[in-house]
Amino acid sequence: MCDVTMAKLKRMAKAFKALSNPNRLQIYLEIIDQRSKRVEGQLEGGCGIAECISKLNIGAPTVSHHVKELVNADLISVERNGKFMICYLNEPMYNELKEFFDGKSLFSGTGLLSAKS
Amino acid sequence: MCDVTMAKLKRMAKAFKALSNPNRLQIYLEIIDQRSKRVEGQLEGGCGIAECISKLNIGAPTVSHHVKELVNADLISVERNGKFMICYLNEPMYNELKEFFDGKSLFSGTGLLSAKS
DNA sequence: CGTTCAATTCGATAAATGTCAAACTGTAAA
DNA sequence: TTTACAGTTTGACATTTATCGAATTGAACG
Repeated sequence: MCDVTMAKLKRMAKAFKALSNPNRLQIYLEIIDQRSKRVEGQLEGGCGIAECISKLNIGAPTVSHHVKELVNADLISVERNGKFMICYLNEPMYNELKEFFDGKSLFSGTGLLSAKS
Repeated sequence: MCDVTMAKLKRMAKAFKALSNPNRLQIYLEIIDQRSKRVEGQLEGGCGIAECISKLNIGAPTVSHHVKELVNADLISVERNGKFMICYLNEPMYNELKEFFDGKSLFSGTGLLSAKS
């Protein structure tokens, strides 16, 4: 038992790890920022990776690696559009993170915080 | 300029890093959980480190190290009470994290997401 | 005082991380 | 088809991390 919740804990830890590097966090924020512009109807959607490269003081291979980590943590998704790669926010995961800090922990009363075997 | 915001970004990244290890995340959740019990008046307050040691499958030195990391990231504070160490949730930092995922990013429109020099 | 229990400090070590330069792939456009 | 641009892959390297066992400190209690 308590498999589901342990899975969730690991998923959360993985997401936090992906956000634990300042450059990666900035990329994630950029993607969130672009999304809100899309919501306002000013943009067709998504955020180009090239943009991220030009806004951070790190090389293209590093940005590529960071983006992959964000995808791997289910925080974003990426899609090719012609010559460009477009990043999209993964809204369910964003909501999961939001809920995590919203009120009581999702883990209490699940056995996850009880004594070990 | 944008020093304040860059500092905040780094502070956030540091907090996420502290929460990026499953065992450390579990310790943090335990502390949050104990706090709510205190709020209900059933406990004098705080969470003993011994408890964390007995609930995780890692040794005392490792738990000690993890607790130090949480303190270093300003997520919790620790106080000696006789033979025991008691952990307390750092509420301001908890709120900062909550606000981070609450609605629009605190970073948009600050210059942090603009083109680099 | 000596013992016991809680927790920390001190190496050590294997694994993961962030970054880069160089070479490569894929798409568009001349 | 050649060129140019966007992004990835590969391989390398220095740094950080998670964990442990052994030794240590600190408080309480007989």
